[in-house]
Amino acid sequence: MSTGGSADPDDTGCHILHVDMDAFYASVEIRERPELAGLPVIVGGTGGRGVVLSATYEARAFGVRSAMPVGRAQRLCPRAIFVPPSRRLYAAVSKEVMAIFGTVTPEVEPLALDEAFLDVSGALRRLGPPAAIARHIRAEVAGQQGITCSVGVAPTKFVAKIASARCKPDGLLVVPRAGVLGFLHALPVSALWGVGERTGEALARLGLRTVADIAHTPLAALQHELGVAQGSHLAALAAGRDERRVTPHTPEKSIGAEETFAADIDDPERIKRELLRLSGRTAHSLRAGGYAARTVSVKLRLASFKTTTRSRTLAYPTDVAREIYATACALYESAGLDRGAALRLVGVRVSGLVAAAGANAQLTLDDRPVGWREAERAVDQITSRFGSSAVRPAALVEEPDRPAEGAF
DNA sequence: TCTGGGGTCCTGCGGCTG
DNA sequence: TCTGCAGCCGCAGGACCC
Repeated sequence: MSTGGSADPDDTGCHILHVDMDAFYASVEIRERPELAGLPVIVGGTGGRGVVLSATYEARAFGVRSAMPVGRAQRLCPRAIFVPPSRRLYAAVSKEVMAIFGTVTPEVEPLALDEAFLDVSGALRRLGPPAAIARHIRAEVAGQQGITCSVGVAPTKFVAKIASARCKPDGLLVVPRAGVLGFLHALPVSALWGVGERTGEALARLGLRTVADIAHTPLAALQHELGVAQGSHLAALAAGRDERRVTPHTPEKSIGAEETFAADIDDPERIKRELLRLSGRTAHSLRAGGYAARTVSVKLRLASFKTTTRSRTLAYPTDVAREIYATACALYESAGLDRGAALRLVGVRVSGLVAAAGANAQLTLDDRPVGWREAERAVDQITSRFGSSAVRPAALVEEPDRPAEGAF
């Protein structure tokens, strides 16, 4: 193992890099507002029901972590400065960072806005050994974007990912092929990809606390406790086996939108209005990606946090908000919720994606042969030019004499 | 402590079909 | 005609990731 400092580390067999931006959202905010540098900055937490999306290391020193409810973060770090997220800005910075990766190799697989796998096998002759490429990337990101990243270098994706996490922030860690098992086996089971709270509890029931414990457990025992797929998955990872390749273009499988209300809602008409809004966002994303979808799902989270999903597969793929909304409403009404049940979240998601160009979508709904797709495409063009508030369904216009529900 | 929003993958069950 | 079976698909829910 090596932190890849001044001396050249042993990077034998290491052609996978995992690059992970450090406290990405918070770092971007500080880049935009340098007066925040060195302060405990927390991104997220607006609207009363938020969680922490990103926190600077100054805030983390107080115990603040991602996904933590903001109320708790506030108590842990009363001096923290809360900043609302600017998702478009983060997406733009992410695009530029990914472009830097693209100058190194075309084999770039983004995992999220702030991290990606790179297979640098084809860049060794041009740019040098993997550790040197990692140093080059870190310098380019810092120089061009003014933010830092950490890089794990390893023979497999999984080990590279753990390595980048273990050298944060602003670090570089190389795990050579010969050092993989020694590196892995000392880690707690929670370090493995796919082990969260529930799986961690299941492993604890078997008395397994470290990756070495898993590696020394019979496969059958793991499969009995966790299921065939997950048991095999964890056994392979614990043995250092990970055959997954870096795949630059992974097609999306579902697209959706969801929203948690500032206060629980029990009025079915208001809930349907939210379904209309979310259907519009989902359809817009579908069209932007050139997709149509066959299956519509709704997600309903009660005030008690119990979550119910309902889905229906359509006869034809669609990218029309009106059709998605009609299906979402039908699913909501047939979900069997108690009358007046208060919801804290609703979501709309579509799956079974196909290319819109090839989709034999049906344009009509309720026997009206109107070109809804064309109408919605026209709205897309207007909103891309004048903003999302320029045009919206009549039912979403906040006016005292607003038309009846269902108007579009 | 009081839990966002975007996703992926897996499991189990029931219905349909050959 | 009936029954059993296997395979596939749709659906619901859960766990997990960033």
